[in-house]
Amino acid sequence: MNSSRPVTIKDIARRFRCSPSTVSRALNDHPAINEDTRKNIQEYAKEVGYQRNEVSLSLLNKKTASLGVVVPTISNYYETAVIEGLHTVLQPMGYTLNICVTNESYLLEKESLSKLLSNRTEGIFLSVSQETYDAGYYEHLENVIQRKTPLIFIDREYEDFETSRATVDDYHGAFAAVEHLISIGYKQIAHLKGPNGLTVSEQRFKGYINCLKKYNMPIREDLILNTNFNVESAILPTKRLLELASPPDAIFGVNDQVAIGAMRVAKDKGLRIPQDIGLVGFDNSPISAYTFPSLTTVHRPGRKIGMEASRLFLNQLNGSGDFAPESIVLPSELVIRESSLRI
Amino acid sequence: MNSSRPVTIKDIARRFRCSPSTVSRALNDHPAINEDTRKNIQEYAKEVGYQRNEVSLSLLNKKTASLGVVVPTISNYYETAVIEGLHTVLQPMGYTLNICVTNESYLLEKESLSKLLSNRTEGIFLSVSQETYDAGYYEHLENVIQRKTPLIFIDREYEDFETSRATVDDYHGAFAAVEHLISIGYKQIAHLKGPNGLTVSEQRFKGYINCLKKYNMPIREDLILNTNFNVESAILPTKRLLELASPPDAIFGVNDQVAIGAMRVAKDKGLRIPQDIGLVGFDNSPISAYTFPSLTTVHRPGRKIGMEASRLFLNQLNGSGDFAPESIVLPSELVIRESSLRI
DNA sequence: GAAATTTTTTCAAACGTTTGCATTCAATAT
DNA sequence: ATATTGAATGCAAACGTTTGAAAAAATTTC
Repeated sequence: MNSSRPVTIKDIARRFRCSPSTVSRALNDHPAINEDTRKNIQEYAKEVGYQRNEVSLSLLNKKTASLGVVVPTISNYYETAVIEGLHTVLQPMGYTLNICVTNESYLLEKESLSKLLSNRTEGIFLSVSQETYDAGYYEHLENVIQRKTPLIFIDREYEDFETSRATVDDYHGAFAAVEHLISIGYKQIAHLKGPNGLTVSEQRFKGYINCLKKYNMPIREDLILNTNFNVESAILPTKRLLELASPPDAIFGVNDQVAIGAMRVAKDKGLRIPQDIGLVGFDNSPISAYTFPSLTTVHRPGRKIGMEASRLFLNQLNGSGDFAPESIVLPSELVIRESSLRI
Repeated sequence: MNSSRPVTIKDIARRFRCSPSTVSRALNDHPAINEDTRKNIQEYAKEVGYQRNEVSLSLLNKKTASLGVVVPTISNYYETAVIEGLHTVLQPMGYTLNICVTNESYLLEKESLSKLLSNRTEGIFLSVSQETYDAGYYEHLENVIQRKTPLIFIDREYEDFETSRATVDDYHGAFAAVEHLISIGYKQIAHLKGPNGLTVSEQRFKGYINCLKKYNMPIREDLILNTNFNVESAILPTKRLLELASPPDAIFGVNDQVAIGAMRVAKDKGLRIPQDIGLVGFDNSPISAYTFPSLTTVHRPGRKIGMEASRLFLNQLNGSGDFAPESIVLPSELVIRESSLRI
């Protein structure tokens, strides 16, 4: 018994000894269908659990109502916030989100994009992987462009493409964070930087550097160490910082995770925060408000980025032929909490 | 210029004055194709960026290689870990994951499932929404079962269905957590419970209660308060606990977020952890190892759950007609850290 | 050089649905 | 009785691909 085979329009047509067209029209409330016919067919369809095969419709209409979201990871708060933002706007419009995680791998990114194109995804939201960024490859993207599939960059971007992009103003966020530390009176401000090469890392780094310069503060190479965005990766660098002959009196972490790692190490050393050492993170993740002391950070509007990116996509979709890519840069906002409020 | 229309097999056929079948076979390295023809066609296809239309293939083969993942939220560590686990196993097999977020809403869950079925998804991983759970509706699930689309429950489950399910042993995890607190010498153990009705909440609650019973400790209703899984929701209940005439000397939080919220409130009150009050969470989220003090918690293997769920799906798919649903219960594991180690 | 064989290509159907146009049939108008 | 209308339904093509079977072309054999 093949009760598992989904019932089709043809099955219903056979049952009513009519043509598939009639069934189709009846189900879609077409006016030129006899009222009785319509009712009977609709009732029967419901009874047997008929469900339109969207695959065939996709083929016919060349519309799949599915969108690709290609991200390096989904295990950070920010990324999930972005996805939620996309969801909020696009799910109600009937779009389905195909989430592809690249794990920072170029190959996976390439395969994911190729798959999405094959599946005739109608748009792609992309935050390029670190490997892609490092290698500077972009061939796999040419492909997307050539297809005229709307491509929206999120946060991590290529300068070379004529595409829309939604990013957070990392530079000014970082600048504000460091400026705040300076205004409080911290003199030796270290930076736990993100991986080299990524826009996010570099912009925040630039904000840090330029702010120091603006206030004529010395830039000490030994106070700049790399981390990998997660808590663990902050432990060793922080230890090294605190063991310096002339240790920093404040640390600006590339994100909250890193700052929380630093907080932990500082506390283990018996340092008081913010008296002995000031701390600032980036992201304004939910936990940052509840660490002890609470963490000064820079709010990064992930949900909004997702919603804005959706808007950019919709603009491009509905735009007339001569489409002009838009760049949205959302401001980031300093959130001052206890970890930097030395009185 | 319609350079945006994807190149089809027919286009290539026209170019080579041959039939679509020939092109198809050439592209698929069919043996019965002339070597030169094959090479020419493959070269040309590459040149013009031909990409197989998987939609048409889906229709033809009734295989979509796409799977649905329906979850209440993606903004917790655990959920994303599960998705990562699914990804790890299923992406390399060529499956695409359609992630649907229900926001704990029955209606969204119903619509998501219906959409997935319409799109002929080959399997569905479901963690039911709280509303669905509360209402006890299951009609939307009947539909999935009837279609014989493999349905795998994750964590939150219905007892009434003949489906596979992958869950964590919340009961014994909670039991072990409370037993640990007792063994340290804590006498008045409070519980910040999750929302009523959810398996996860109730199982942990049951573990808490039964452990207290086993050790003949009084069960105080005033030490059991509800939270909503997130940090904020723990603040007020914890305050209330600590203002009791006879306050608890330990708190078992339904998850790490809640425990971290409690930690914050306790510290604000000037309580020392673990000397004045012991704390235990649940999840073993990355941050829990780096709070100060670090948080004793129960490891919940999200990634593994995702991978096991994938296995259950594949079993059902490849299984012969008479499929027997499997239930996997992964053990949770107590991770003892500083927040409960009163000496 | 014709027959037999092998290689290569084409035909046609199929997947499920929609839709413009043609057709049927009954009812109304002349 | 016939032409005219209108309502209801059917036909056929289309979307892009694969595949068994048939046909055509090229090669080998005698």
